[in-house]
Amino acid sequence: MDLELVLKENGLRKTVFRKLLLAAFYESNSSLTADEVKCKVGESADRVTVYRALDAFEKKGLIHRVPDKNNLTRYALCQSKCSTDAHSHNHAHFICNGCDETYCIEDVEIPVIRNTKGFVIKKSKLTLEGNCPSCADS
Amino acid sequence: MDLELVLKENGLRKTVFRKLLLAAFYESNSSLTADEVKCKVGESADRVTVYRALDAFEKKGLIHRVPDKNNLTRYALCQSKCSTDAHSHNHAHFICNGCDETYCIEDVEIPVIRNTKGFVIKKSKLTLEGNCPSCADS
DNA sequence: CAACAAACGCAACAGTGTTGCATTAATTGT
DNA sequence: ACAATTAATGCAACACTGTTGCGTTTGTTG
Repeated sequence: MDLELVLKENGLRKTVFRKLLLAAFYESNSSLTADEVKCKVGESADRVTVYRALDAFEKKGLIHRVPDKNNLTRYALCQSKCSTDAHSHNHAHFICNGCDETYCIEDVEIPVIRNTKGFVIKKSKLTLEGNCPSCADS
Repeated sequence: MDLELVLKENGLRKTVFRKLLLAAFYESNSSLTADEVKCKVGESADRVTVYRALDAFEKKGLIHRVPDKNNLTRYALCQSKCSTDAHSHNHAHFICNGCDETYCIEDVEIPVIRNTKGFVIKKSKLTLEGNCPSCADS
């Protein structure tokens, strides 16, 4: 995966930080918060830089928001290329009670609920909870 | 519904604020954030008092946390009595894109996902999104 | 290499939620 | 009815996440 090409294709400049940021997402098998990003790849980078880079990546369809156990803003890499500002994900998410990580789960079918008592349903989100493979169940 | 009795049964003192707080939840058909509580029933009450009362109500099994569109901590009344510190809800939640409210949806079946690729699933949460009956779809 | 604009760093701020501690007020027992 | 006990409150201060403004740096384009 040519990270610099990915940045270029998305109209993003290849700065040192953004290359590291993108690499971090490609290396991660789960997801990252702004703080985790800062610890992992940008201890020197300003917090604001991290937030703005995450915003930019999200807008370009490179990463998407995933639910977080502690109500933080958490991002994961988009598997299929999402169009600018129009993410089209339809996978479940798994929150681990051990490590608090959030994983994207592709192989679980999300039920399609159409309507209930006057509520017009546009989207259905399925969030699973338990222990991830790394956090063996006690 | 005798609110004072509910408080007493749960080992909570019947203060002016907590009676109003409980009443607010019984009157609401959706859910409340700490700020909404403050605006609705306790403009005079201190923010901390609101937070602590919500914590106390949750611990006693009177209210439960529901997902919120803006990652706020949002609570809704428990329909069936939940035991202290052991909420056992199994209903879906609906987030309205119009009013940002969260509603508990009792008549939607939540799929039971057992296992996928080494993830041990303890709980499944289904969150629906769209427009509530009050916010007519445009 | 100059011009332009994106990306950055810093400071300051806003909102949500928490903790410590002294004070007030509701309950319990006599 | 009253004193003792303890939950509940109010205030101050703090921690954390995220945002905004603005001047500076740096990558890209011609």
